[in-house]
Amino acid sequence: MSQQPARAAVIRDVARLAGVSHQTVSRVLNNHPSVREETRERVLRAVTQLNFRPNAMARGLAGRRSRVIGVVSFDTLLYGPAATLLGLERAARRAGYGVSIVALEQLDRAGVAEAVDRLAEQSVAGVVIIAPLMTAAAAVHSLPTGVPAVVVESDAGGDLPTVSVDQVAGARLAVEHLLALGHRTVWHLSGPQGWLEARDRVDGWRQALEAAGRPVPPVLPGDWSPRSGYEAGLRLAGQTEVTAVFCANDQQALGMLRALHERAVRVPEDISVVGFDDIPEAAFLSPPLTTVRQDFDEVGRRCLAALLDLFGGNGAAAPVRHPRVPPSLVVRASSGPPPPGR
Amino acid sequence: MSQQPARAAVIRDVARLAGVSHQTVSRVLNNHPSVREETRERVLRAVTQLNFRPNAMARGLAGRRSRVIGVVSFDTLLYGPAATLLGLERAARRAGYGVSIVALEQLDRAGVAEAVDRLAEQSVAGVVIIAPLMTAAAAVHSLPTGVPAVVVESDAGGDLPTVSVDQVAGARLAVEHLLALGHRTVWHLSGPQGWLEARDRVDGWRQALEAAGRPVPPVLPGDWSPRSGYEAGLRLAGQTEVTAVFCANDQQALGMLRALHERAVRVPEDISVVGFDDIPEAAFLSPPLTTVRQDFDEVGRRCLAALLDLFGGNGAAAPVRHPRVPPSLVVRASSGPPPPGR
DNA sequence: CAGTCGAATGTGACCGATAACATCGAGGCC
DNA sequence: GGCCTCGATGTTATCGGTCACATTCGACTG
Repeated sequence: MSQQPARAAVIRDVARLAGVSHQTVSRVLNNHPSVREETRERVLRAVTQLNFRPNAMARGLAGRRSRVIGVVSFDTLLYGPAATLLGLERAARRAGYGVSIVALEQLDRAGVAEAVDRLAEQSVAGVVIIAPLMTAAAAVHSLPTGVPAVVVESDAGGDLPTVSVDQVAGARLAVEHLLALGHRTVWHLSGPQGWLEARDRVDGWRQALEAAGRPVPPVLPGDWSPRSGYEAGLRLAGQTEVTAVFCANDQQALGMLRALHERAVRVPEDISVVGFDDIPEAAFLSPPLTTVRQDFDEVGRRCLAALLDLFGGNGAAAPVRHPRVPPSLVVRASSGPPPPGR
Repeated sequence: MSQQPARAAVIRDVARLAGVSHQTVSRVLNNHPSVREETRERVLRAVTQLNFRPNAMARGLAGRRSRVIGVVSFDTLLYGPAATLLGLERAARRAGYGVSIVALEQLDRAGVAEAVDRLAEQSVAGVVIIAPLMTAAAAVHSLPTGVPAVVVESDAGGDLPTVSVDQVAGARLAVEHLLALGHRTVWHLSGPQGWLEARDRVDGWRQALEAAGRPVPPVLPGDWSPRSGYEAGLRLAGQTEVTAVFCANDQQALGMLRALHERAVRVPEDISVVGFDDIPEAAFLSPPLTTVRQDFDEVGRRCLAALLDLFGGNGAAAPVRHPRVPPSLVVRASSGPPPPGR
């Protein structure tokens, strides 16, 4: 047995051992067609024997492309962004790509631009921007570098490919479900100003009500936090005309459930509550929460597909607006028919 | 005005514009001391003018080191891992490092080894392994590559530097707080088998009770989920001798609070509940949750520091066991003195 | 049977940076 | 003044791959 080599094996070591040129080894590594089967096997054997790993930097330098994509994300402690990141990583891994992340401290134009810059410096092949605030969407317009980019949850008229869940449709699903149960109208606890998802969910809610010719109650302002749901819940508990509430996310719905319970308002007998996201906890709340599920894995997959598309030549050719991912309603125990009297 | 260059500027373009050799540009970029002040400024001006960004791959290839660290993580949808990742990214960014992630689908020996391999292929400078299960801790022993590595939350006797929060101390804080309030003993709803944190919190809980000479009730088994907290809560609500419960994480505590509320057990008047983690929701539960806060940012910072230490030469020299990060108790409304009768 | 084609393989340049060594003056010392 | 040192800069090799082109050789064509 020879001693463990001090340095990792390189392509020329493999070539020597297999008795071929380094270029032939390169061909085998890249699945080039014109290599004899026997030669390919000999090379692969040498690769295994030396435990050879191609050096990504040399590869990227020579080929002017890397196998890493960059992700710019904001507030990865929230369920949505975290789940999207996870889905993206999974898809990228399957496609043989690595994932490099930059978390934004704050979502302004300079922040996004700087984050993309930082990733460009790492020579990523492309970037995905998960930055669902309007200010960030604006920043995306003026991306400095020539890096292929895909944006999640932003339809702010950018010229970049966009992947997003159809928030409007999701909100309509929730409202239509409640109307179908017999509720006269549905109240809405919204997400914070400035978030695209929040705006779209308000739109969908309003559209569904107007389409059914129902009165549109004033929007209750929330900020994604359970506390804002709790506070809104305390207020609603006093209003006897309220029979159904659509919360812009599950955490707010969680706070609302607690508030209603505290005030002895029964869910769903007195008031129905519907959330948005289907966080892991949703099924275990009391009562289990009816909510709108977003397929974040699918979002991740589509981001990667869009990016690979971009790599495949048509740089500025077709700024395809990809179809939005359809959300789905998950009916659990927190929604039901309105109380008989109302 | 000249046209925007088709390709990004490289170091020789800068050299030409500044009227120096490319090596001098390199010296300026790397803050080499022996460059005349005037020359340095001229180069920097050219860098700005051409919007030059050094190519990370060329840099890494030539210097045999990259400015990217890899992170292997598991279940980034849980608060702890997500927060640690975020803290690490922040620290890395400040130190001029990028962060590349690989999420594990399942935590076995092969998975961890493969993830590290994948990162090694990306030529990362080092890796941080956030894999707080015992099986993963075992895998860490047999890391294939010669990559500098740091492990989070694992003390399984590996020869790798380890960063972790002192879970035992955290659990003791919680229990001692409850005992100081006058409780005779404290029950414990644990995390899932196989998790190092879960084991350590059980240990700390038991130690605190034994140190005070109190009876040690049987451990209630949980799995981090709110449901397991809910179910345990329903069971405890029937047992009048229980006055205080220490839950191994906040989600379980959340489920328990709900169960107790349903059964008309008042918190903290009848039963005190303490959690672990201090998730963002903890302060907004009803009642606001007393819990043990972990400083995940600090964990991230220390991981990076340990890694930079490793880069700084002493590869296998000193497998320093870094001091554990101290947790802190956050007292809120969910804990109080036991009911008078007991 | 010479000429052509294409599959299989080899040779050398090149990607864009850093490392190692060379060079060239200016100043200090004996 | 010659020699040495050291600061400032330039020249060339090098990292580990891929790309473009050259070469070889057997098969097919007219």
